[in-house]
Amino acid sequence: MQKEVTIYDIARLLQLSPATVSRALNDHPGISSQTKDIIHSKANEMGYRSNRFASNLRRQRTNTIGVIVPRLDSYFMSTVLAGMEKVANEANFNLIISQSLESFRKEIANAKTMFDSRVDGLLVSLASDTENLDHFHTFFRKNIPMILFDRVMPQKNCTNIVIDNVRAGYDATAHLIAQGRRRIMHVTGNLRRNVYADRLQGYRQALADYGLPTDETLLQTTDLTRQDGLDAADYIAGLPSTPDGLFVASDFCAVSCIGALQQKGFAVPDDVAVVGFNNDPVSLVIQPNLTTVHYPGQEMGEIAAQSLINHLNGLLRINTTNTILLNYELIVRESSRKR
Amino acid sequence: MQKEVTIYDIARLLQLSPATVSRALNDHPGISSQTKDIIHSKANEMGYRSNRFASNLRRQRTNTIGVIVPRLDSYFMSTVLAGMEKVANEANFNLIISQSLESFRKEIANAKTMFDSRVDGLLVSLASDTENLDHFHTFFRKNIPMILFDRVMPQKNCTNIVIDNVRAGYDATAHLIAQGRRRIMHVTGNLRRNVYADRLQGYRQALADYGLPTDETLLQTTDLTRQDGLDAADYIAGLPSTPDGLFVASDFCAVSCIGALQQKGFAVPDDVAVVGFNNDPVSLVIQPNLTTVHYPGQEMGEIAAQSLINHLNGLLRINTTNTILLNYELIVRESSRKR
DNA sequence: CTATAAAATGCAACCGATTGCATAATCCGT
DNA sequence: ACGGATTATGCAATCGGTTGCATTTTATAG
Repeated sequence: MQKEVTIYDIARLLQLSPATVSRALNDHPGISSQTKDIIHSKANEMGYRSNRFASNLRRQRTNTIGVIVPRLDSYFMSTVLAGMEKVANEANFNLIISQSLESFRKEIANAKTMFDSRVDGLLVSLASDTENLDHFHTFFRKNIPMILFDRVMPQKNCTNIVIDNVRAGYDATAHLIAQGRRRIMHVTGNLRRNVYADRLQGYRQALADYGLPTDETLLQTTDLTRQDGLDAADYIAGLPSTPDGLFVASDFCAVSCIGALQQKGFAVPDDVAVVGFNNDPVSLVIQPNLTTVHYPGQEMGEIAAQSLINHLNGLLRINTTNTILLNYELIVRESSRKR
Repeated sequence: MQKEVTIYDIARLLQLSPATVSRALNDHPGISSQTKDIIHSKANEMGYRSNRFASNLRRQRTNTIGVIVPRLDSYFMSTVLAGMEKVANEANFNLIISQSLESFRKEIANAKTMFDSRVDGLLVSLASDTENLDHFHTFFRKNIPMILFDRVMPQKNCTNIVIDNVRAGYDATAHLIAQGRRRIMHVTGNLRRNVYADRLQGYRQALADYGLPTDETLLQTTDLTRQDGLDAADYIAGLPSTPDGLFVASDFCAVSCIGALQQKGFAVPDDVAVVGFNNDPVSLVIQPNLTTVHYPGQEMGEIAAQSLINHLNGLLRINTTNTILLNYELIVRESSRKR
């Protein structure tokens, strides 16, 4: 194992001090651009790599961002992470990613690990049964910035990045109404999570605005799993009066529900028009293709990471409580279209 | 920001030297167990956290493992990563995860980032169009261990962790044959990748063993995307003689193909019996449920991470070229069952 | 051609844990 | 009680950048 090149090596060869080399490599204003050029080219030539640990040790900074997400295995999350990774790489930050698997307990454990790893900041999307943010108090106390995205919770000094789920839920429902549907069922997730509570609110608002009655038997709160989709189909089949519209807060669940409904002899969209959420590729696998709400994952990831990094670099303060809203888009496909 | 507790603080309070404290915390044999107890409890009481950067700097080790995968958004990969994370956490290692998005170029860039981050070891699953391992030569030269999993490539001093894809492909095909199918089509991925080449080999072997002819028009090499599934359905519909069996090397592609086939009026499994691969949850979304090969993701992740960590800790040498084979399981569901 | 300001560079003390070697404390048998 | 072996602890250098302050060099003005 050949030894690494250090700034001392460069300094020696160039008859300069390590301090000058360090400053040149960090683009310090007090170094003449001429000297900088010489040092940079020499460093390149020698294959110099900065030792992050020496640097971190001295600056008391890790240049590492912790990311905690419920799961990695959704198309949405994968695009979010791709966006974060892109921004982080460019800014010379590292990402430590962990999944809570929708468990509050595991999220707490992940937070502790992140804390012990001394991440400079945190990007979090909450597990479905997370009740509070107490497990992040250690971070707040140390002034370690944290940004919540997608699955958020209001918190002082903590930016939230989301889409307007109320409006999205409203649009999805209004679209079904515009297709002539009058009995619209809604399958939602854990209402502790803003994303589901908000979509529900939008759903209710749309019904109200169009003068449709609210029927609590048409609301199902589930975990949005495949099984929940099947159960929803059973439930629908057992209702005395079948709903003619269905708004499911997740594509995967919607798709499995459609499959089960078709098994039972219901026609989609003729008997039941269906709208999902997320624009997961699975929405294109089912026949008929699923109408859904596109969620800007990559963009969300990029913005979250960039905001955090800007804050860490002192370019932008995020400590004022604020919310960043991204645009979504209702994508109409055959599963809900009037024929 | 209150300052951190260091071993010097502990040493001062206990009237010991920092060296003793350091050794005690690392369970060094030269420290009496009595002293160790005192130091440990004091460290706990004071909320001491080891500074990884000081430690890394001194030991010239990062306790960080780099992971490069094609994509994060598959159920399989998510379980692999959950397994790796579990093991890494327990062993006090950090994971840096990045996705190549199936691109050779991006994989090269990822490798460079990992190198600059000075990971202690690497866990890699190759992108579909990766042609060689030249981009990892910097690691080999520095003796940084690397383990390939799932999408592997033979390489001196580099453990491979896989399932027996030849046998799995054989079993999938033999199962179709056992259901009375005689014209079996195979949709595969990039044959540069062992997983696809091996499954193909198994497919061919099974045909040969059961005395069925090999028909090259029944072999489609694709990228296994949703679109490829649709195209395969078109292709099948256009064939003069329809195949009665179909083995697709990925569940997602298989499912989209089934949907398209059904659209075209083919019955599954009666006209075409279908087998997928991976046991992705999507295999349960489609009607009929998809027969598939279960892939032990969590286990693969755990074993890969554990092997690497053991090697790094000097407990086990992996530098002899070897391969670890995990068990798979053919899961028979309705999409292929004789009625 | 000085005097003074401004720009460029160097000095040396950190950051916190690790570890080879030296030293001190303890134990043992006789 | 004593020499020698064993065990426990301390000393001090080291890892490689960073940064406040001092010093040198260069530029500008008078």
